Amino acid sequence: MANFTSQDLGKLVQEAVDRLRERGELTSRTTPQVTRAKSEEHGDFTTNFAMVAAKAEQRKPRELAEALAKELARHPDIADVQVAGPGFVNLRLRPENWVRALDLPLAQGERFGSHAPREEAPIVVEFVSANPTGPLHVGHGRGAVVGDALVRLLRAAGQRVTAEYYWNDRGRQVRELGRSVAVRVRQLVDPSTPLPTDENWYRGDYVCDLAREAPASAQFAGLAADETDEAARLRALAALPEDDERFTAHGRERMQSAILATLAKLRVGFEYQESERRIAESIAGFYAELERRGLARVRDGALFLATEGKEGEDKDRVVRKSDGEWTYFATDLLYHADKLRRGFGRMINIWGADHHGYIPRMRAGLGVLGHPPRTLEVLLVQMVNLLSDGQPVKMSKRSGDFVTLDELIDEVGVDATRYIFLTRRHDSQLDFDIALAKRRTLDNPVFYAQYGHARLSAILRRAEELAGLVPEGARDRLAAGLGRPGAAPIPESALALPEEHRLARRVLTLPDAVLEAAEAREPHRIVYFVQELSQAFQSYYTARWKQHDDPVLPPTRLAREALAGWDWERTAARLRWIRAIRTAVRAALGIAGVEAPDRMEWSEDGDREEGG
RNA sequence: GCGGCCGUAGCUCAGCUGGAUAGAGCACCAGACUUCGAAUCUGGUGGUCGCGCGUUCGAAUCGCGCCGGCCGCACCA
Repeated sequence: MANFTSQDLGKLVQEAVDRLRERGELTSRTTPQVTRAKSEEHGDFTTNFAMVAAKAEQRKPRELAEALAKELARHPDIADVQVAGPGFVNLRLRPENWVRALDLPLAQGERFGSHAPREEAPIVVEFVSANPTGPLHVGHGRGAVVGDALVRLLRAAGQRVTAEYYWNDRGRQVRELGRSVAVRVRQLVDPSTPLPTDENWYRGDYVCDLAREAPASAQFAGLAADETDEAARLRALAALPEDDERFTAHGRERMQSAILATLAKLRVGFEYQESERRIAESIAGFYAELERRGLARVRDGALFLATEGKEGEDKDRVVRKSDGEWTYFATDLLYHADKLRRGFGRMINIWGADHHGYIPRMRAGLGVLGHPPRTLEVLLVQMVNLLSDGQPVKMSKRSGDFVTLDELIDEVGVDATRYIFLTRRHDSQLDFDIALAKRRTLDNPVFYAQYGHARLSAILRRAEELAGLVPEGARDRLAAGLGRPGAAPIPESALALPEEHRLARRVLTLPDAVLEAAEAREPHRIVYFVQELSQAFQSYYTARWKQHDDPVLPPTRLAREALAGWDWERTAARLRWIRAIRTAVRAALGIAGVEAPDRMEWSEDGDREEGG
């Protein structure tokens, strides 16, 4: 039981229960659940075993609790067992256990919190999957970050995961993009070219950029008689029909690479990209087979999939329209069937909340194919409200320009963008205050977390500097605290304060937190872990120095002779503990995909020297 | 109308696979520094967990009903 996770304690309690059973003091088969105590008074861990088992045992909960407590009290790592309330058994470990267990994060480094690979079928997480018809906007950004952080989190929990992007690179929307590019090309040749009067075309500025780039595109190679005459090439393009497929191909390919570039900047990548066009190649045979098996039927010239009555669906769904074109649903369902064919045991999709009505249809479709509908999980990501100092930022869609994800990242930075997107559960609306995210003050959570890490690093840096200035014995202790090989070990008792034990215990909750967050598919919990750990440390640190005049390291103002009376053993223990805290912060930020800087840059206006 | 999500402190939200006195940040009020990173920290004010009924030893958490808000109900994607 080296790591003192809830699982470790669960085993310990299970063993105690087994012993009671062998002795005939218990007869039922209830498995004890062990959780971390919410309140300090309740110790470190608690189990409700007695209350849960009381019915089967036909005994009073308190009586069972007493018996279990007596058995648990024999364990050498357990300092105290209390029976409380209606029958809780509260366990408290010896504080030295927490101190010793810090060896785990210190040995694992940034892998701390991660678990060994599990023998389970891999999971596919599909996210973003925005149409390649325009730049990503802020809402896509949230889906991207939540999806990417979930992938990292599931991997930390020991799952095999593939991140996928599905390109809707076929159908009306991309054709509209091609047509819009064609219109803009004509306009370049003749500014009086009328703009379309319908609502379907894409009027954003980026389409004008696509038009300007079009003549140089490989799509149109060989079109003009004289390839070196740019104006001639442009005229040749303008003479093409609006629906020329090359406009579509050009726009689509440019947008795909632009989207991937934006995501790469956000540290979001994919192992696999699927294309709707590729899926569509095998679609006729796929649905012909379903038709043969009576799972799809032609009615009024369209082909319907027999989804009625499954997953709450009240009607059959069209997969091939009466004009012969396959619907989006038809290809999407085939894509999901293909995911299962490729061996995934579970599919997680991240969708915008406005797509929730599509979930039953998709699941019903899987059901028709004979797959368990619930292998598909959908995380609905709610909308993002962009604010600046609390005031709404206008996101006009009518004119076609809106705040793009690129602009947001350039404005506040990758770390702030990722972090803020992870400060809320995916299914609640999120206010993103751009001004706040840029601010270098404590009310900015990103800054707070990164500052906390920089501060931990600064202490360790200072300890290294100090090692060159102190006598031999002190140097060995500093070396031990910094984890240098060869230094004499640090006794556990050297880290003695209750708040130090409390923080050590908190550090060691990360493996549990990772498992629970992964299970719940809630990456935001990792950000909360960072926030709480940082806060606990900052509180400790200021109080030690300001209120107790008990700093971790001797202040620079101390004279050289005062260093002789310094308690270097205690300093060594604290340095080791600080390294463990820093490791946990780094590891957690790593799961969030946020950088853990070793130092913060000074801002122009917040400089310490100027401020006094 | 049918279905989904949401309703927790003045504001923004955690907590929701039932657990022992409901938490955080911001805001507001009152404090702590001649700095190992004060770019920090401490304390206080503040809540009928939308309302009602039920299940349970125990409900913010589960179920049902109502109220209020958002969203979806395509041979669009």
